[in-house]
Amino acid sequence: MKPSPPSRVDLLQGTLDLLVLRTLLFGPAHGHAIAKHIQAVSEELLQIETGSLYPALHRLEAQGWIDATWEKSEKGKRAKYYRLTSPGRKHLVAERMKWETFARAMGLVLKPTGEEA
Amino acid sequence: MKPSPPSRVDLLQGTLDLLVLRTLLFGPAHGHAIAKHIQAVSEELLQIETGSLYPALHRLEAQGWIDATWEKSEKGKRAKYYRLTSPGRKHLVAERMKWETFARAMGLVLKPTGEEA
DNA sequence: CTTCATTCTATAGACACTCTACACAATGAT
DNA sequence: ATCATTGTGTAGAGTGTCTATAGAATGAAG
Repeated sequence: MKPSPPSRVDLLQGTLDLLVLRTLLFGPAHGHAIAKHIQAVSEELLQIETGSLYPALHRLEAQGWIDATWEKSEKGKRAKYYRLTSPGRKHLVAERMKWETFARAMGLVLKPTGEEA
Repeated sequence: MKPSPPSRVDLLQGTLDLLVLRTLLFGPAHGHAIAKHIQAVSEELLQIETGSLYPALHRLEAQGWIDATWEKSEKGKRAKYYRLTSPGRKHLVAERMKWETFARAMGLVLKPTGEEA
């Protein structure tokens, strides 16, 4: 029998910003919702810890990729809604491209060639 | 005209071990050769700095995934040849699977769905 | 009305890894 | 001798995720 696939995998450093920005492309959202969306869409493979999430959001805001306003969530709690800025969209495109390139490079190295010892 | 593709991309933290182990699947090699092989196979996209390479090799050796012997390189210089150990092979399989899983998860989140704002 | 679970934001500190920059040794060529 | 090349190595900075902890605000239960 095959080993069961991992139910969770750690984030690689530098990928969280991309995930958050990509999620905000669907529209404004608060931190909690962003984390849950990423977890759901990734089939529970990615789980964003709050200790990573909020620093990341503050980072992105400080750099101007996103901005925030306090509002009320659907559940009636106060929540900070984040939305992509125009520079943020450009940054997302660039980050996405960097990811694709890196993933392709990894694929090139990992690819079996039949020459292995 | 399209923007030219990046000629180099930084390593994501945690991926170097996998690249090194994968390279050693071709057979024993010294540090310098490992770095050059990765760079070549990745079409120059990945460039391994010596300040990353040697700590990584020492790490892998300390954990028993690889072992080393001093020999002479083809160019006649002294060089430390590394080779995969048996546990190292198992570790490579596991690390590779973790990478595939992570890359798949990233793909799921990044994938365009047509619902974006 | 007071307890409790839930939702949501936040920070501190530990930890791990890659990077830049620098240093050094040994060989072969000129 | 001098020099470029090959090859190994370390120090320190920087970055970003993790665990652990805290607390505010709301609605529900008793």
